[in-house]
Amino acid sequence: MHLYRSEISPLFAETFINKVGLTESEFESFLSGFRREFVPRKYFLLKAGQVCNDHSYLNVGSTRTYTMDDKGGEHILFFAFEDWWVGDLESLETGLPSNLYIQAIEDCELLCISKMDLIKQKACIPKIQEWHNAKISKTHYRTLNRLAEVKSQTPEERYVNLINKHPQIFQRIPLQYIASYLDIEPQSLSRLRKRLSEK
Amino acid sequence: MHLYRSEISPLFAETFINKVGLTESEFESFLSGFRREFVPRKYFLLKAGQVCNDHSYLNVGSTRTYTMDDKGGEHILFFAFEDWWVGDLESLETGLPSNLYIQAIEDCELLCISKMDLIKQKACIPKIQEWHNAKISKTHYRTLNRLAEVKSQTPEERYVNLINKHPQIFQRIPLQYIASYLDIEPQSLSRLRKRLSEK
DNA sequence: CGTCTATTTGAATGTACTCAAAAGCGGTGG
DNA sequence: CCACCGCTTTTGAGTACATTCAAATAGACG
Repeated sequence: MHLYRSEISPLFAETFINKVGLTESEFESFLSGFRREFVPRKYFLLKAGQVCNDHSYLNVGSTRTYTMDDKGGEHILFFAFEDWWVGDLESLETGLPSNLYIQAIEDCELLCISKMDLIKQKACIPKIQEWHNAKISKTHYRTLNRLAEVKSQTPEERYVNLINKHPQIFQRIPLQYIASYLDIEPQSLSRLRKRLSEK
Repeated sequence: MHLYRSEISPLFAETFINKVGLTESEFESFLSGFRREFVPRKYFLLKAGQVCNDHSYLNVGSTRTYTMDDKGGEHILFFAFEDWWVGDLESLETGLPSNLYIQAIEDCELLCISKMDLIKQKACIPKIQEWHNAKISKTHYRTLNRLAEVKSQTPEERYVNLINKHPQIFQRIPLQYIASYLDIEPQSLSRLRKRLSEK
């Protein structure tokens, strides 16, 4: 059950030692709270109705987090890639069932820490507590920014922004998912791309 | 400059003493960090480009927080009423200029604490630190929920939800602002209301 | 090569938008 | 108290844009 350094992304150690400022022994203790999990493409890390029990570091792979409307339509809120954290923070904190689906787009390798272990680590290592709070803040700012974008930009503007900010996404994420993220139908995205490429 | 108990909303004291669990002396200390401010209707608490220096408790009144697009269109992200906190947490934390406008809809009376004083209070009183972290979390959950709503619901569904959840809003907020909050034009909201009332 | 899925294209539809004007409402001053 | 002014809300007409339904093409994988 113990994780070796070779099994984790170099960025993981780098972040917690250099940025968060953990000592070697604190880092070892923190790491001991994690277990490794593999989730194949198309499988779910979380489904609406379930309680989220883990906070997970995405070591390898990509995921999409989405909600489902009454008619079964899926609406992608965000993607995640290597070195992102995935999970439903609200469900994790409150213990209430999630409204979110989190699905692996590519095969995923995760480092998971349970709610209980995370609480323990936060209690023992104040820097982890600070790190977690800072993470929630930043996540919040990103979400607020996304809300502002969805409200104030046209589909074309959202598309151009995405391609400018994250061109790599198009190498890994099917267009239908990108369409959902941009809040348009796949057909509309296809036409939009055609229009732009003709210029 | 000192605030008297009679000058603050009973809920303010109630929250910090009963819910946050401050002692009387901690509460007195916390309160001493605040100053009172009045912002008349239509005036701004914050404009895009400015750095947010205060976290403010809305004692009396209502505000709207919005972004502006390239063409000058306003997009309301949320309203605030009595006993809500207003400000741009991101700008407050990072010290970077805000992208948000916060405007008084009704005459407002605020209890403001500066960034510096808030930091001091958080450092002196751990419960304030906890309270502030919990506040950011909850704000985040609300924002995420709103993002999901904007993406997955029709204008009609959003309107019906709003009227069910916050019917009082319609007593205090002009319809044009509610339209912006729902992400539709005022004319469309008017037609939507007519359609629904004919059933 | 064949099957399954993703993407593109086409045609018709619908819904919210824009522009424009009228009606309603509130406040002010004569 | 009423007349006027400014602002909000409603109504009307026409338009634009993304959507829907349907089908064709392209790509991926066994």
